[in-house]
Amino acid sequence: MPRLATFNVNSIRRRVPHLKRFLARHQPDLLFLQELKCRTEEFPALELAETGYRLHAVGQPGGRNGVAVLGRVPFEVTAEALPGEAADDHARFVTVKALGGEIAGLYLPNGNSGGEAGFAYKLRWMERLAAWAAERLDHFTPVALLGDFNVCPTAADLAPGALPPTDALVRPESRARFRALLNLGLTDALRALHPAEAPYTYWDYGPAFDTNRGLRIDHILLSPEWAERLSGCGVDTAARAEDQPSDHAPVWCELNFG
DNA sequence: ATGACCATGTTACATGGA
Repeated sequence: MPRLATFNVNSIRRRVPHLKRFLARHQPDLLFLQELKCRTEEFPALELAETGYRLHAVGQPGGRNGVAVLGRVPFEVTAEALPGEAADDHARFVTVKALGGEIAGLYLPNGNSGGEAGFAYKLRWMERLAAWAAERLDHFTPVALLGDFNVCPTAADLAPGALPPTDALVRPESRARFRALLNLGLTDALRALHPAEAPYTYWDYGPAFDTNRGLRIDHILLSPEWAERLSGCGVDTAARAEDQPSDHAPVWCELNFG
């Protein structure tokens, strides 16, 4: 029963204890991290060595972005960047071959900074992501996409009034491209198992968590082979309730193999 | 009823985040 998980840590160097506690609570087989906010060589590999997980970090100078994968099952890193734009040096994407398929960990651009050019970058990035997924689905490769998508897919995926309608996380163009991903044949795992609720995965710092004024922006998307085997999915809100937490909570899913 | 964050880089703010 392999478990996959995603966790936007909002600085890995500030969140090592939280990460260790999450690993102990959930023991995911593969965990994808976002917003490392450090260079690759600054990733706290030594502090995490005791967990026994294999680590692969993709950092970036300047304290922005950054993704990583941790595994206790064998995995092979297949890419450290999203194809489709040679000049794109953001550390937002890592892929591995594992569990008989290919799995992407991603940190999608927020799209609220940099004006319309920044928003266009987000939309282009989503189209490149769809191309990456389509290529694998066309070959019937089992695929999972996990990460911080920075999109609330529907109005049910954020607390009323939590964001203005002009925000890049809820703009129709962003939502249309998220739907385009689903229309390739991917299943939104959390939505599939919890259709009536829409568990949030992010709460702003301050009173938002206590009042449950949150957003659902961290997602796990599964190709049909794995969606059929989806046996559990949830949000680890315990991580968000800890001291000095990330503003995101981890999302996990369990696949019923064999 | 009201108020109200955090992280980085660089050094008292600016920027990004969502």
